[in-house]
Amino acid sequence: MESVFEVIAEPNRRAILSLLVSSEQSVGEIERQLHMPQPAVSKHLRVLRDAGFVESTVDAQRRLYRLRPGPLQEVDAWLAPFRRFWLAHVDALERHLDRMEKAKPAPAKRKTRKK
Amino acid sequence: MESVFEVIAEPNRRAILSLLVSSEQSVGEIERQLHMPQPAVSKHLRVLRDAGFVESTVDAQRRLYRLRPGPLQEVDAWLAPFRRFWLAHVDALERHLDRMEKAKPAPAKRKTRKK
DNA sequence: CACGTATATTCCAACTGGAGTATATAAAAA
DNA sequence: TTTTTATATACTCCAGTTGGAATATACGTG
Repeated sequence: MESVFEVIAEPNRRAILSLLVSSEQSVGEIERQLHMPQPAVSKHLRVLRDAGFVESTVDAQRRLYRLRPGPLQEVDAWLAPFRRFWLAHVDALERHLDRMEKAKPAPAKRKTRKK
Repeated sequence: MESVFEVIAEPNRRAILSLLVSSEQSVGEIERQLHMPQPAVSKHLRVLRDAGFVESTVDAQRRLYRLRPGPLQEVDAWLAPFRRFWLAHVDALERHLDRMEKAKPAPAKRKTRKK
């Protein structure tokens, strides 16, 4: 699987991660909430664990899976440079809109929304 | 290709995006900087454009590609809930280390590193 | 021990995406 | 117009991934 990006490319795995963000869950709980066959859940969890996205502890027959921060932080880190980029874009857009505002003398304040 | 996550799952595409973060580039420039065959570059750019990651303008024989903010913001948005999660983790870690510090009375300040 | 429950693993078929090579298109240059 | 430069597309091949079904493993309970 190799990279964290490939791991989160799979929709079911993203769903599982989103489930785990609130609290740890057993395989069975995930299975029911996502309406997906148990072997599928186990297989995706395997991938997620190998990549360090989750860890598990044993609770008798069941295993509880919970999130681990590392890999997602990696994604976040990769995103950082782009974040700077699109902030610049938002700025530019705002400056633009500001100029629009100044041109027309304040057309009755309103949440920007065309029709 | 469908989802933004699948698009950025490909390493070469991530490389291209990273290149474009500084400024727009022509296909040839990308080709040279990444040492990858031209058809490959074109194909990946096609995928990136279809998914809205980049846009292009024509400059005689060459096409200049530049970044568009949308899709990456989408990734960022998906990441948001997890960000809250791992911030909690960092906090917990810090509180833990703080307690360690209090326990032992200041062992000669030092960059935490064993050995 | 036998049985039920919870989870993991294996095997297989189908599909998909990427690499490589060749070729098409279009614009500039000679 | 012919040639060269820049980019896009088409085609084939191969590897890896996913889903499904069956099966294996492990634990708990009677």
